[in-house]
Amino acid sequence: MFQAFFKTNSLIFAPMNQEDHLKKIIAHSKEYGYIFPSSDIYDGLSAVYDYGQHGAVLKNNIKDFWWKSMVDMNTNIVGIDSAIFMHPKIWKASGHVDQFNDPMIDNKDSKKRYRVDTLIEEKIEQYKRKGKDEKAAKLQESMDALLKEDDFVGLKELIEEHGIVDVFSGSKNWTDIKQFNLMFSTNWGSTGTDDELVYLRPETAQGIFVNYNNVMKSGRMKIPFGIAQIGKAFRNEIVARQFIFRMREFEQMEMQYFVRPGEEMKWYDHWKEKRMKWHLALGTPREKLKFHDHVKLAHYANAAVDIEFEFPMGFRELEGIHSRTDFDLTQHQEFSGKKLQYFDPELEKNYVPYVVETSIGLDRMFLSIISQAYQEEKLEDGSERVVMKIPVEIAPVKVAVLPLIRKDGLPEKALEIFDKLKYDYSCHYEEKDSIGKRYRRQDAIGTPYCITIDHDTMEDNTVTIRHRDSMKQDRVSVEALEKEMADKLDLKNLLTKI
RNA sequence: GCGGGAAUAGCUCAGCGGUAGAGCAUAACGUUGCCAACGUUAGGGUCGCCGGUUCAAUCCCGGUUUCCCGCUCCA
Repeated sequence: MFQAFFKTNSLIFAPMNQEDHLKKIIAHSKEYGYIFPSSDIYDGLSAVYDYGQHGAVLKNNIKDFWWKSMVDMNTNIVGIDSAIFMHPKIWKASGHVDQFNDPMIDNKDSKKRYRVDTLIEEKIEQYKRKGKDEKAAKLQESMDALLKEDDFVGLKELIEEHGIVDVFSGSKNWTDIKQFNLMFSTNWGSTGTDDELVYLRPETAQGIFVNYNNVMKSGRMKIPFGIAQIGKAFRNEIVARQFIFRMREFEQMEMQYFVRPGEEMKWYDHWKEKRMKWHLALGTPREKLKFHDHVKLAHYANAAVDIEFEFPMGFRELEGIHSRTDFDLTQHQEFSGKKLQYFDPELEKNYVPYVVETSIGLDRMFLSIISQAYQEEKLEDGSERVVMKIPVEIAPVKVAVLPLIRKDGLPEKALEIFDKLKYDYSCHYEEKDSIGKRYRRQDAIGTPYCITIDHDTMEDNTVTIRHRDSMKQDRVSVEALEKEMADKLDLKNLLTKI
């Protein structure tokens, strides 16, 4: 009877350039409660964002999908939740303290950035070449003293005094010396003295490594086995931009897989494939994803690959799969003085396991989902709609229950249905405004199904299910509704694809 | 960090040296009842912040903060 009202929509995508695309996603995210700038009423805080009422749920749903696929789907992987604060020695052992703490200086004309110590050392070499050994020794001595004191003003004076020039621009136009610290630090204890500094973790992985013994023993783990973790990490980025792509406070989903030395490449390939399947299960087209092998490897790795996703600003790293060797456990063994080994009954010997890591940025995953989901459609009748085609199983609002009109007992009937569904799904109930307006509002949020209660419902106890993506409608009985929703919204639909 | 651009209502934006506007959104009432209906009404802005010029600054000038773009950096 109501077929006449429905036009088949022809889903033509309005062309969008990339810059506009990201801007629109940012605006839409704010307008519909996905992501807000942090501290908004105080003009925001650079590179920090808050997740709103729908964003928080979507984020939780992504976490849930990851956790289930990594932990629950594997008999030999467990999950932990380690603290953000960790013993300062951990960051010495991992290499984070020493490798990313050098004072830097920029030349204003060439725009080149230098490590202060290497810049001065070049001058020392220059003096030596010219036979001015005494001058060279004196400069070395001054530099060492100032570096030890972290005296940046003194170091800059030293650079000026010796007339050090930039090799590119020949200019002596230097900025002040700055120290770029990767890690945020905070004061431990209430007195706030310097010797009580602790760091906010720059990666969650170390929380797994330092718990290796605890988990292995308490869980009676047999190699190969994995430890997974989802948690916040903090990095002082030099340039932190592009919305939630690079934030100072962000969340990682990591799994460290402990393997027999020599078998790491087998597992590296295994996880490479598994993780790609995970992304494909969410419906991301294969051409929007690509593997990118690292040519230059980090100090701890013997193989590394990124899964890159085509974000609105181009292909960028979304997830990394790294073969980390035994570097981390060996380092912690040395620094802690505790054995971090495994007795392999087959080989009848002890060894430090090798590690294959999968590490995905949760916020980047979130951005990948909403940037794919956001679509502007031109419909056949000439009107437009904005719809968030989020994979239905992880959509923040699953079902909207809508009485066609606000009288004749329809709202009461609709609330009855809402009360049936609310235990299993996040549901919305709405009775304000015309039905069309309510459908469009749900489209903008990304609600996959709208259940509409009309006058026929009162007669024969059937309702319509309106589909977000196609805008088509089905009619089902209220009795069949719960099963219908369960079939469509079950996370199992995704998990079985991996 | 450097260079460029921007900042006005919840969102998108217009405007002007003389006490602030539109569309959408929000709320109320009426009408309607399956794809962003209509009418009436209401709420919402010290025009990012600080200073200067001026009789008068949202507008001009300087600084500052935040955001965007490019460069630089990036485990």
